Amino acid sequence: MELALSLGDAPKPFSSFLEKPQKILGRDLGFCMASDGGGDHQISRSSTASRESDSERKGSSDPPIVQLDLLPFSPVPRTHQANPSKLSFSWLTQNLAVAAEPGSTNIQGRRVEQLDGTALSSPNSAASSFQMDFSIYRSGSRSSKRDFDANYEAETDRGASSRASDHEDENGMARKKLRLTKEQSAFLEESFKEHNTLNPKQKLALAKQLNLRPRQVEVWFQNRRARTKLKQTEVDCEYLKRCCETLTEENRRLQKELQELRAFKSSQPFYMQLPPTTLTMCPSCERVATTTTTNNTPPAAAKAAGGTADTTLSLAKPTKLVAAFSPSHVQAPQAAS
DNA sequence: GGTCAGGTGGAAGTTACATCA
DNA sequence: GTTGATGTAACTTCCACCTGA
Repeated sequence: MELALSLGDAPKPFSSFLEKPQKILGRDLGFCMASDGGGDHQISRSSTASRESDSERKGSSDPPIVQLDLLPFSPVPRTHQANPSKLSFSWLTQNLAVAAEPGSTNIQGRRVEQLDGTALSSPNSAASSFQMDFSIYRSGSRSSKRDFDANYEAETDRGASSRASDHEDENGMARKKLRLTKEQSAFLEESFKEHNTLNPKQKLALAKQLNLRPRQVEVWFQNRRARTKLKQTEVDCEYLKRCCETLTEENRRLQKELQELRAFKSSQPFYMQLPPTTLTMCPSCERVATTTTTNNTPPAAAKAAGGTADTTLSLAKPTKLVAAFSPSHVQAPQAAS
């Protein structure tokens, strides 16, 4: 898979970025992930019924702060090439009739070709059709759920296409890792694009269509979500790093500016006997305001000394610190004299 | 209504395997 | 042929939530 990262053109303020937990699982994500408000737990901690509503909620989201585009390297199935924007999901649209059409290019059609050995897309294609018997291998607290999958195995007629791993040991306990075909992966990707979580019905339909076990589909979605989150974390990390660098540079510049001001003050002892001045940032207009205890007039004094406070300050910070000495924040020179 | 046990799905972390340089 | 890195399928554990008794 090839990754292409793209950052949003107009990112939200840094503060809002930090305030909101990153929601990485959006309805329109999958290939294009966006982070905005909401939290993972709000998504994950819900029942099956509410999960469906979650996926609907995800539809309405704010513009992304940081956007990660995951471009699938896998070739798109032929139907997708013909009409890339239109994919037919039987579990979404109930258009299984199209899927079963002879010569059709849906996943199952491709699978049949693969089983015939005429259109293997990769050396792993055969391995991907392995159907392992996990009835012994699997054990644990999820027995009922796994029984469900096992029952599904029994119900679906895959005897012909299922075969045990060539590398299984005598006990059949080896964990044979199969690789999904490009078509299967692409189809799962498209499904993930639609819904990054699956309800049982969707899982079953998808498994049936891809000729996989529901457990495999479930695992694939789990891993896909994990990969999505990991990539998004990397993007977030990069973004925060750049923010940190920017703030560090800003801090360095302000420190330098402060030193210059102090030097200027000490070089003008007569005119610059200023009372303690506090620079405060107005949170609404982002302008710096001064609070002085007396009515001294530093700008006028500075001008009289041959320079202007405005020009001096604007060398370093033209917008904010100049405002601190702008006429709206200090008294007129005449008033002082 | 409150409690508890069982079931379920997801996240996080890990393991194991396949592939490739 | 061997080896280390990498990607990823599959697993384990834990947690939160839901449901029925």
